[in-house]
Amino acid sequence: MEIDIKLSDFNETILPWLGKTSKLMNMFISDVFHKNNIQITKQQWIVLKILSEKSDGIIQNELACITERNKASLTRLINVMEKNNLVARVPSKLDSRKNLIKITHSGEHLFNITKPIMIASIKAIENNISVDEMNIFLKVMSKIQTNLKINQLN
Amino acid sequence: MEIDIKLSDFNETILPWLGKTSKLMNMFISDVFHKNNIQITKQQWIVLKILSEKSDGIIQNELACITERNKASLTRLINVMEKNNLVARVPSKLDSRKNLIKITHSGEHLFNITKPIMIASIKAIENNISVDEMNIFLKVMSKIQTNLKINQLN
DNA sequence: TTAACATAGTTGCATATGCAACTATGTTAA
DNA sequence: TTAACATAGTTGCATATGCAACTATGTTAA
Repeated sequence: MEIDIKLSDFNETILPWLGKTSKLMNMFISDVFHKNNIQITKQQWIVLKILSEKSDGIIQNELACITERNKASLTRLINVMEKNNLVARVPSKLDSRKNLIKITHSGEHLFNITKPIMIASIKAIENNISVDEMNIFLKVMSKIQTNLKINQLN
Repeated sequence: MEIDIKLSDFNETILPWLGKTSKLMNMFISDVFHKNNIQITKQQWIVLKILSEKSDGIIQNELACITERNKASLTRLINVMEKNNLVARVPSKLDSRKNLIKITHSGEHLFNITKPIMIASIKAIENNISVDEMNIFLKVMSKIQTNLKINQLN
């Protein structure tokens, strides 16, 4: 019985590549914002983007769901963003358990400033990658997510 | 002048896909370990794997470099692992600034237990992905890392 | 020699994150 | 009605992480 059949191939496996690349990407975005004197993280930016498209606000729990984030984690992310005056918690009138998260004017302003920076960053990240490669990349990502969710149920 | 040309396509972009998938993967691995009553994170596991292949130990800074991690971050990762008796800091005799990080017997034991679990997890994650898709996926990842590193210098 | 510089690692301060247990409020079935 | 259950959000405790400033030690050039 040989258990260690394939672990030698670990480095050519999705797991370490995905982790490393994702971390490098976060650092890259963080660096870009830092160089432009913008105090915001990639995670906050994504929330800001979602909220900028929903002027009525989004229930906190729903926002957690959309961003695939634990509700405890979202609570704290919103805490930081609220502290920095990017978003506001508005209690729902229909259900007092719920909070509507809304982007502030200050948040919208910051988001508008970041738009061209983010577009340029995405272009830089996706440089030299063909449309075909991109399509397969997204397809593989989708399959991975499916695999992760299927197995999660067991 | 239209600045917001492409931000509407953000969701079909590498950036959010990579972030989300990576997070889901970390949660998946964390869940697998949890269900097997193994107290270790994906990050710790990778360090354990690297150390298990280097019985002479690795200089702390080098380990940070290999895992593409900030040296401050590595310091704390090693703190946790040392607390849990998975690794040990051994001061270098040649250069007293340096620490050699070595896996402990307890760490080796835990690593051996996790091997089959990790192999099964990787198989689950890579299920339904063809060899061709895998090759392109790795190629794209490699290109992204190159893009990130090139732009980092500016 | 020794001052200037380089390298290794740690610490303060900060964000992001998850699990489990909790509070508060709303809903539903007997 | 009201007890049991469901849902929304927060808090305690934990890990992982980065930047900047720091200490300690080693190296190098005048």
